[in-house]
Amino acid sequence: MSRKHLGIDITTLSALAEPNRMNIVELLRDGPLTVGEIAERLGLRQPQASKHLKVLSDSGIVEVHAVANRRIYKLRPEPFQALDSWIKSFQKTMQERFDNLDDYLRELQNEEKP
Amino acid sequence: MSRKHLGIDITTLSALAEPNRMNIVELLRDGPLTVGEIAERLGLRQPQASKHLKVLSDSGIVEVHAVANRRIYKLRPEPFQALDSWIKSFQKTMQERFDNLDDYLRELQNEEKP
DNA sequence: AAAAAATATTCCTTTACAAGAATATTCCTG
DNA sequence: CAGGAATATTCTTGTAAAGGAATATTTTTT
Repeated sequence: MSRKHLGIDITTLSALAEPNRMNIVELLRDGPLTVGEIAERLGLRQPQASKHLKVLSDSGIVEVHAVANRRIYKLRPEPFQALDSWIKSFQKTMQERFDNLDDYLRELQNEEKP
Repeated sequence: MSRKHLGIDITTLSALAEPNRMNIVELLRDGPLTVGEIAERLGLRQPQASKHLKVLSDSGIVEVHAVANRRIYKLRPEPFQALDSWIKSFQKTMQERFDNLDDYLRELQNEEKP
């Protein structure tokens, strides 16, 4: 009865549920980048880039490495693994209970005639 | 160079990135339910439940079946499949490029001495 | 046909969040 | 050590979204 995955961390989802941040994440797929590069490639102003990166960092999606003047941001695999296993367990359950609509309809019928 | 998954639909994520809606989704894991049951089990007022269900419905996470007086909501597998394949392709890329931090540092070094 | 049940919708208020602009901070270089 | 580069932070403002309360809509029941 291992009730694992009692829900995924919602901050991961809300961090990804913003276009610019999703673009940043997609961009970092190809490797680490500095704030300046991220801002430039995505047509963002530097402050907005920093802010979005902070959100991503706070949610653990991204991590920073300070190198002199610059901050290099790169993806962290953990949140994606967590998301993956959540979805997996999800799909598993959905498959088992494939389409209980009919079952549920019968349940409703029975309620009405006690 | 199949650039599939140029990004997942962000509305899926933002729909899930709200506690009550996530609770609804987790609840529907165990099978279809009416609005009233959903509201009751989650301690929501009926209008709020309906509103959240509308958001979930608009984003394709959920579908409705009208049965007489009631509306039965159930999960749709598609968004989860999409999410799954997005993450999969993501993890694949991340594995390949495992940890190019060092590579990138060298790139930065070379830029500075042209 | 009237009343009741189940659900959706509207209006209002509050809150969260993203963009913009300006400024602060840190580190390198001359 | 002064100036500039890279990044973070603060403040303000506009806007979207969530909750509450009331109401509309549809279908059932009697």
